[in-house]
Amino acid sequence: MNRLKKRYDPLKDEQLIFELWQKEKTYAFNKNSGKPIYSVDTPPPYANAPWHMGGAIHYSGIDMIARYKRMTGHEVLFPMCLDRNGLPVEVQTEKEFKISMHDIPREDFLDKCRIILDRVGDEILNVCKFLGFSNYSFKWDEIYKTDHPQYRALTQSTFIKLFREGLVYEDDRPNNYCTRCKTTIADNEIDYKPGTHILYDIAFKVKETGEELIIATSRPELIPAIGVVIFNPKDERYKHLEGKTAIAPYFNVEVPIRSHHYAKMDFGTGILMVCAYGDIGDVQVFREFQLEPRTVIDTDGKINENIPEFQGLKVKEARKQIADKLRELGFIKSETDVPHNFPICSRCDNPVEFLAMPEYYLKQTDYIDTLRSYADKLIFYPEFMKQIWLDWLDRVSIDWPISRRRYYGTEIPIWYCKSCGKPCLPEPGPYYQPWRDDPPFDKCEHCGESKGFIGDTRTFDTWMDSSISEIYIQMYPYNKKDLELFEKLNSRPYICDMRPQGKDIVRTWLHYTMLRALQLYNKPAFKETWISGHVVDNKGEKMSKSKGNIVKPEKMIAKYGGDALRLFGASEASHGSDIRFSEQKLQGIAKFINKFYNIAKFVSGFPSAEDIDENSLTSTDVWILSELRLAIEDALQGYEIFDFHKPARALRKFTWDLFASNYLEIVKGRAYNRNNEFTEQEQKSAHFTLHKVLDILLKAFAPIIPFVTDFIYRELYDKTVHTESMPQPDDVIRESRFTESTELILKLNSTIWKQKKDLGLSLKTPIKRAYIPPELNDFSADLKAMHSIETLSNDSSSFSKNSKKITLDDENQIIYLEF
RNA sequence: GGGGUAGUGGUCUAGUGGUAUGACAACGCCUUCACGCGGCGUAGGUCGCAGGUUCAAUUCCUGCCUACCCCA
Repeated sequence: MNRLKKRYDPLKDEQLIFELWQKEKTYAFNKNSGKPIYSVDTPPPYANAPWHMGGAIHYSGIDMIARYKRMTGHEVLFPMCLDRNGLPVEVQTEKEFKISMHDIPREDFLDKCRIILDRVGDEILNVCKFLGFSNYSFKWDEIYKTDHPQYRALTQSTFIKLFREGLVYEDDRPNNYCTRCKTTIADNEIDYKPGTHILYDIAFKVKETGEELIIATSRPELIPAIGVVIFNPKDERYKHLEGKTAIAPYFNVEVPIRSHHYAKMDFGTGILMVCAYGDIGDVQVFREFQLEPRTVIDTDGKINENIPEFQGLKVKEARKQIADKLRELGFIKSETDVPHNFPICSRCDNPVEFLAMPEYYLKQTDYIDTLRSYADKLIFYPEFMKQIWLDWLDRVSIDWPISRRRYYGTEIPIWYCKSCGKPCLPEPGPYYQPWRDDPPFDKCEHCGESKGFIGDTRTFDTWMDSSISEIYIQMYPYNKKDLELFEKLNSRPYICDMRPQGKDIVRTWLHYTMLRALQLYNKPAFKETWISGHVVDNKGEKMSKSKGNIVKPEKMIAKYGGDALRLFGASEASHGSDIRFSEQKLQGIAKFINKFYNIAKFVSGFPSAEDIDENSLTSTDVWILSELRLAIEDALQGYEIFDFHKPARALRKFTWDLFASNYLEIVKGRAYNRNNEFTEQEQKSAHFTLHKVLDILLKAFAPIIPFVTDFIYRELYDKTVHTESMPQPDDVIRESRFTESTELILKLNSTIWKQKKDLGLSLKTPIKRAYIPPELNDFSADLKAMHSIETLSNDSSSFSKNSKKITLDDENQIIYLEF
């Protein structure tokens, strides 16, 4: 056992400890250890932009789960990973290299994406190291990446399987389409931005009666795409028009007039045009009336050949010119600004259009009921987060469009026969790139011809990759295939133990993973899931680049250390609430780390006594151990539900307010025993207790502040704390006693301290004679030494008027002091 | 419009059927032999608003208001 050095330097010492972990492979995953395996499906950080505080704190919590499970006897599968597929890096690459994805060779574009992914990936991994994450490996080849050929091959294999089983189909139904990203996007990739648009009152004509019909629309450019004019069935004003024909002005398109509940009576004039396609409602009406759509917008967001006069114009410009034209001809009766929520692409903020494109769909609506039953079984931490998924399940109305017209993603493994045009799929297993490779077959599986094939150029929605992460981590630990491990884990009623993730991606990541698990293995993907809130700025607002309120974790770690940031994340709010980041608070937390180290340093100055029977400990020692037992009970309650706020608070409060501020002061006299006031046995009891408390605290704190606890543990006991077991109440003390005295002990101490202070005396000033409440008799020897009381009398009547009489909170509790 | 979460001293947070926890900030005093990244102390709140249940509500119920997030 070493005496701890004078000062702990988080910056240097944390680095040192991390290197030891790597060298000693402290967290290596060993499937043959005999312990039950606990697999954690870690969220791969997306490697297009460095982490902000949210990612760092969120992931710290996940690391605490892994560490807690490890300390409770589990072999924890806890991979580090990076998500590298998808749109954001493409957008970033276009921006950074000032190029357009569609203007340079695909291969070159992918190379440029990799430059950014590698660079940012390194930055993120660095932050992970500074935060002391306990993933089983940080080696580049051993962390998993979603663009690894092996990962993509798995995505493709699972797709081929589902395709063969008929769960995938192609359809050209209208979809959300981003004309900037040039791809179909799913409903959950749409954001809404408030703004205003102009509502034009436009004069139509009824063909049969010649009467004028005023129709309000914000999108006059869609008039040529009109399919029907509708009014609400309850609307008396228009009832007589049912079945008649409307003529659109200027373009002279004739369409039927029908009644439909989608028309709101109080919106505009109550009668409206339905076009291909203004919004999702238009899509529905077209579908219901089985109308043939005539779209006017192409995939570039420009007017197509269906309006020759305006062809090639951007939607916005066309809208303006067409409105001008109609105004000029007197068809526009009025124009008003109306507030409106614009659907925009969540990745690039461009307005979303509804275009019909042929896309592949994965069935999901057939599975909703089963997923609902999975939701019942899945344990949510915290419980209330379940509602997010249930709400989403209630709202899912269409299947999942899974093809994307993008480049940096997993390719759709399909070739089309040049003869019959039908899709041909290869055998599952290898990684396929149909846009550049020849198919691994030369005969069409449908028509038998060998006239060649055309590879699909599209990629999958990245959630297709992400939604099998729990399969990948269990099948490819260290990126090496291990089917034995997978079969073993998959023999359970769920595939993987734990999915930790943010609440914002419940309807994507969690939902899709559960869906895929159901389709592939007919069971839930997880036993439990841990959902955390957001990290927001100190005003409670979401951190975002545009607001400029992003705080970089590296900067804070460099100032206060990784432990401090972790403890901050755990201390700030209970699990599931949003966390407000505050540097001031973080600074305060960093002080606790220092305090904790100094407590350990003090304890390390005394020899560690061999085990002492509980019955021979002094009352004071039994008291502090009993209090520690309560703190551990509290802490464990939080740990068990992965709410690290509870242990962080309970342990900190015990450590600082009870152990440091009171027990250490009480015990000093006996621990040093300079005047031999105490027996050797009593002194040993003190030494034993000091070390015991420290030992328990180090272990109990280890999942939250792994650096400083391990630094101390290694110095004192010459081994790592992280392979120890989480202390249980009985490890502290078997029977809790004296805790009812805690309040009185604290009160007595502070009263005497205050008294000396009020009299302008040093705390070391001796008290000649004193009387303290008899309830404290068990602790009297320690208290006497602590407050330098020369004589402790138990006869209150022997004190004269000249002695200081103080009444404590309880009127019957009186102390007398004579200086 | 629907859903979720919350509204506690200047700021932020804990908690409970019997008027409240702690942190940070503020102020005063103290270089006390683990720590001045410390210690001791002071001041500061009728726990969002209005009702209801109860001997008693900040804690339970109802309504409302406000904020944030998600969705339409």
